[in-house]
Amino acid sequence: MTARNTDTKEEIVRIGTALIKSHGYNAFSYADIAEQLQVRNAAIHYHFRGKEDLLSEIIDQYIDLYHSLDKQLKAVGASATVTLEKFIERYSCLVDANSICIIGSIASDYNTLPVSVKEKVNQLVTLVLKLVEQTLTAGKKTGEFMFQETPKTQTLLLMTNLAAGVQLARITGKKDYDTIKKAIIRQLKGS
Amino acid sequence: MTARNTDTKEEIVRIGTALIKSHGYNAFSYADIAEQLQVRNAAIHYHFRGKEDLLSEIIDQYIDLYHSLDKQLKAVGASATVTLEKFIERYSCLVDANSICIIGSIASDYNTLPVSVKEKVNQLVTLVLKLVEQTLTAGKKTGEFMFQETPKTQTLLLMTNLAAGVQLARITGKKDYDTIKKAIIRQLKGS
DNA sequence: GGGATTACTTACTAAATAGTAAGTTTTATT
DNA sequence: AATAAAACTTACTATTTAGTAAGTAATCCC
Repeated sequence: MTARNTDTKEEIVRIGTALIKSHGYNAFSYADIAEQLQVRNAAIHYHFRGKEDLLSEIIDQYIDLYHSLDKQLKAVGASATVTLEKFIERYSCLVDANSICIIGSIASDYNTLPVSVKEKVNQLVTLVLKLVEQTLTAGKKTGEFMFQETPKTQTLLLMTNLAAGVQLARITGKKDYDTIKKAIIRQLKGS
Repeated sequence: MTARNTDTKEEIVRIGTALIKSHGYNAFSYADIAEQLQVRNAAIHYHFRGKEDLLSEIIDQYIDLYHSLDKQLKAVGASATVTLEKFIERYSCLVDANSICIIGSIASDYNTLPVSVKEKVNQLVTLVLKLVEQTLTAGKKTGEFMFQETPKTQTLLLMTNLAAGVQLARITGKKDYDTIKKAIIRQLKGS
């Protein structure tokens, strides 16, 4: 053998994540990852016993990502506006990549997952909702945002607009997503 | 053989539809339908050459369903409020059945579908958006609804709230869906 | 009532998928 | 330098999946 790759595990997670967001969890196999990574099927099994273990790790990394994103934005004292912009930007990127958000993708396959993974998905969703709610609450306090609903309700409305907006964009095109995005911002910034 | 079933084809469509909404398109096989229907695998192939043909028929039936639903509601002169209520009710039922809307489910697997099916999905989505927009426009005219956005934008916001609301309910529970549903109605009915 | 058609079944195949066991090479440890 | 551990590969198995070909029973048509 020529050279051994120390970050094969990370690559597997990266490719697996991309496949879930572009094709769906139940639409890819270890063979797809193996082909892209130029390794044998068994190499994936070495790092992750089964597909569900890989999914579990992927969700864990998303939880970590949102934790550090939050930490970082708080560290630099980012405003609610900037924080929300960064958040929305993530969804806009998904549209450009012809992908959907991982939570929306997993929601479709949710009933095929073991309880342990379902619980982790719940943790991730709860975390994201909490962070967005904090941002909306903070933004209302500073006068950056205005809305009538409770922060929790406004968070649910915002999140569902974005998540399904990305899904819709796949089918009807980017324009619909952009319309949704602008409306969200317009409404929060006050009419 | 004992007796032949004249509506096997309809049953296949019914079970296939249910499977897509509960487990996702790429998570079920002909064997799952065959087992539920108590027929052999080849019987499904007799009615639908392949899985994509079945999906195509399922989407066709949804298009027909929305056309006749629209026709029927217009025939009885249903108000915009009643029309929208009927529409929202469909989503509430999905939540109770631990299912998601077929469009949301297919959106996850969208990139694995042949172009012919993608086009049909587009037709279905376009139809639903059109019908909801008509309802919102009519409701605004009669004073039943009030909203600042254009009917098209308001339709996109409403639809994404519902579609992703159903998906979210699967993960975090029905309460979040109910919150979204109430907020949608409250906002349309004017604050 | 004979032939065609419909709606299947039985029986098979080819490929994909998930997974394991055992061996090999590289790197790290002492 | 020897040993252990890490990161694989080769080679295999069992199951699922998609699909086909040929046959059969019931019903339709004239």
